[in-house]
Amino acid sequence: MRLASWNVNSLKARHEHVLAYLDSDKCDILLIQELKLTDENFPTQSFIDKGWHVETHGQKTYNGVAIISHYAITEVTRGLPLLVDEDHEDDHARYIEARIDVPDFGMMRVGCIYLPNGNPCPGPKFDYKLRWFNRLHAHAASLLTSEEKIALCGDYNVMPQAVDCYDPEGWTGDALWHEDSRAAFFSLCNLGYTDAIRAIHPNGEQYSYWDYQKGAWQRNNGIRIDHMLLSPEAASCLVDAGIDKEPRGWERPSDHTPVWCAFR
DNA sequence: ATGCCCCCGTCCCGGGGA
Repeated sequence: MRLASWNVNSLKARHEHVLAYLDSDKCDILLIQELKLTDENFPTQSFIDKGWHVETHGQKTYNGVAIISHYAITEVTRGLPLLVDEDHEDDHARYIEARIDVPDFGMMRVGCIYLPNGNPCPGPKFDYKLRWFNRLHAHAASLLTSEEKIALCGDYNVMPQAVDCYDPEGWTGDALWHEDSRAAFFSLCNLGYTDAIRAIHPNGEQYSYWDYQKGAWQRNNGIRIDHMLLSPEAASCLVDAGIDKEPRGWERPSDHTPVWCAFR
């Protein structure tokens, strides 16, 4: 069973790319982020026509996340639970979660994450990022008590380690490399979640994003900010993981490329 | 110090991204 995650940077702009990726038979479940369209405008039928199930949590212009699966998607929830001291809903569409029962594998609960960027830092947007991280932390901790196979995947907008960035010093002061962002990511891992890419590739670069500017792709000036965090029950089934760089080289690509992991 | 590049909206600029 293969699971992939991809920030597509507008599904309208990348619809054909996503269909092509699914056609290439590289995954059974694909989690996509930054759709930038509403549920009404999501091209659901184009995926159903090819035999996929789809659940979306969209928003006009910004954000938006979705789950695309070969197998039926059930127990769908949209948005993260609020913390006890919060009294109003997060109006950003940044999280969708569901249960998927995979034949000959069992059930997996998947969370599709588009974590806030947080720049400029410091500032209200960075505060929002850390608050969002807190919500995710509380929910991730709660999920672990189920002892299910869980995968929390998506664009975390954090480079965890220096090896995850072509020029860490150049990112000084940026919300993606801020010590509070990195601490929040490691705090999630310390709950008992495994960073799938890093588990399979303990050393070396595994970039998932290259800026459109300054020839970043051609120079391989990338960063690793798309992550797949696995509960112990999921991690024990993990057999492989990687970055699929091919779609970043397509015409009019997303600035992110798919990350994937395989289970058995 | 800022923009480079890309996407969106009702749109020829500004906001947001990373």
